[in-house]
Amino acid sequence: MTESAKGRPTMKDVAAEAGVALKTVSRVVNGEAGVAPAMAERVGAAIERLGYRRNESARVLRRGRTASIGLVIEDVADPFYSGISRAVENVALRHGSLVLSGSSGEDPRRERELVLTFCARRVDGLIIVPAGSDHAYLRPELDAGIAAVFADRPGGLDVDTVLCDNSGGARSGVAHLIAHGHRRVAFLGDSASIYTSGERLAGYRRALREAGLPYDASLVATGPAEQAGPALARMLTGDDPPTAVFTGNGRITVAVLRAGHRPALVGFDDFELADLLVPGVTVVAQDPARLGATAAELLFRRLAGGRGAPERVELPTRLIPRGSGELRP
Amino acid sequence: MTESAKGRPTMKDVAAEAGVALKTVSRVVNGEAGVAPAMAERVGAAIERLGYRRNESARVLRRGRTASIGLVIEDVADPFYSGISRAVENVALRHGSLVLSGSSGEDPRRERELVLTFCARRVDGLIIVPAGSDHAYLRPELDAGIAAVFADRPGGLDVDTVLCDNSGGARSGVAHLIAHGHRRVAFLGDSASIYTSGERLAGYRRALREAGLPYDASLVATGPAEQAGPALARMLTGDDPPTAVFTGNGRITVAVLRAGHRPALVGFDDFELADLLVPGVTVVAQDPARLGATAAELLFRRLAGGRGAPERVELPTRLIPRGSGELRP
DNA sequence: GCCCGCCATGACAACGTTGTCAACCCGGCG
DNA sequence: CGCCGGGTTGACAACGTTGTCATGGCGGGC
Repeated sequence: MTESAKGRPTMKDVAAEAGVALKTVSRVVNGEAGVAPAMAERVGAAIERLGYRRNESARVLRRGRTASIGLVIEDVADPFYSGISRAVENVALRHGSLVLSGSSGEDPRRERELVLTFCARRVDGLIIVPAGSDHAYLRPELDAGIAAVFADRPGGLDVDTVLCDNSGGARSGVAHLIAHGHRRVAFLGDSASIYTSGERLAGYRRALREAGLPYDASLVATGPAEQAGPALARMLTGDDPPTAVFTGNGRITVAVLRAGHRPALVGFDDFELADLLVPGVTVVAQDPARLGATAAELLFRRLAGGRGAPERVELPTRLIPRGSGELRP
Repeated sequence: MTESAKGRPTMKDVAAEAGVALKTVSRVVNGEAGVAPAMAERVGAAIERLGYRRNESARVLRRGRTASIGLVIEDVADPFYSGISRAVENVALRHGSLVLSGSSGEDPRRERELVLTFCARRVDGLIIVPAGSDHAYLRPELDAGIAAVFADRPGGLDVDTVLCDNSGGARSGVAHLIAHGHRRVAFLGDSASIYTSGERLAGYRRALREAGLPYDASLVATGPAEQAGPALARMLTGDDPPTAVFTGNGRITVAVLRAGHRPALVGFDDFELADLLVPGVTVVAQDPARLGATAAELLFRRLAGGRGAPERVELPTRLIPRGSGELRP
């Protein structure tokens, strides 16, 4: 038995065990044609006996492709991103690929680190929810032949990108409130520096404009979710307070609800149990699963050799009335 | 320029570019001591110019350790598991390790496939939420020196294991209902073949026994979450219906709520917005983050060479009264 | 002034796999 | 009976990195 005491058996060990050449074992392991059935069986038995598993690192080194992709999101524990994650995983599974994933926590440095780590592991492609705006560091990787897709936000590079119709969605949500008689609608959103947040604010303004309502900066607050409750409280105690609120993402919607305010409300992002609250929370829903699946499909199309100009896909949103958005002033 | 047209530059290319030996580049890349500062700078510049990144596959092949661990959970999109996932990722980050993760979807075959894929990629260790009960296939991997930790459920092998106090938690939840005057408490749980589910049912029975109440099989229903609503409806329309319900996991709790029933209720698993429903939902909370972190810590302790007998950690649960569990019959 | 020893650098093999190409065996055909 | 060809099997190099060991140069001590 050539097999060393510790460590895993290698093809060499299997070859010795079966009394054949290394290359024959390789052929069997890879199911290549042109191996006599008897031989295949003999080798298979040896593999079984030794508990041999192919060393993927060596294989990758030799072949160049890793059959894995990298996924960088903001936070696995956020349902929006875990929905994306799950969809990507499913598509990857169908393509025989593994997913390396990591959470950037909205920190550009950490994102960069993750991406470079993934590249060092020679993933075939990347799906990135961009945290910063500067992705110049990706250039060399792209030039080296790594495919990349941006999801949820554009990354400032000319690669395939999948977005939601943030501005249109926000516009329809705000228009919904206006249609129900509100003329003072507040906007509580994430930091304006985040792309999606900026787009949603733009949609809000557009809805006001289209309804001939003035834009009042005192009705707009952006920042982390924890600040949304207090911000709204201040607005409500001011003079000429808002009668309705549009919230720019799921965390902020929940923060507002938790703060105990119950104004007319439409929120961006659907969330579980939105229908069970009283009143039900009207939302502009995105489809994270579709977002993830689309991004992954685009990526695998590139990996399969798809040339052509980078695509930019914009997914629709859907307004789901549940009660809170239909309250009158 | 030795660097080939396509493909990434290698250490050899960097060496040529800098006019030094391969090994010197290796030393610089790895920050090894004993390189003259001037030399380090020269090599660093060449690395920068070529956009060199170390090929991790080759490194792994040579060194044997991959600085990555595998995580097999049931479903990334389930908040309980994504909480675990996030915690594992954090701990791994601190240890300079990457996390490969995959969802088994409660399918033992898929779990096995994932684990073996991870092993082929030579992860240093595994954290597994076991789907099936037969993990004999892991034996050879363990013997080959891969560390493994079971999380959330025991896996039938003698390795480190982190569990929640399922039985104790269920017992306290049911006791809470009984203390509020209920004598007919239903149990709606997941398939009894799942470990956690069985334990929780045991806790339920124990609470009844301790209160001197009879066990009535017609008040117990197990199966997929979709069947929980109808099952409860049948119980409620029967004669001598339950006045309170204990639900065996978060999905079932939500299913019951969504079905429109509002009996006195305590649910296993906390969930977002449980406090905002009316009445608030009283739950027996687990701590997925702590579960994941503990499992990861145990794993890294082994990877650092920890010997000793396998540990079995049981994490406490916490009863959080919010209203639904305090309703009187 | 010379030798010893240390420090910086380099040459080389090895990790486990796969692609290339050569060798071999056997049967069938001329 | 010999040769040819197809179908199997095997030998060998190469993938990019790191560990081991050798080499060379330089400073300090005697």
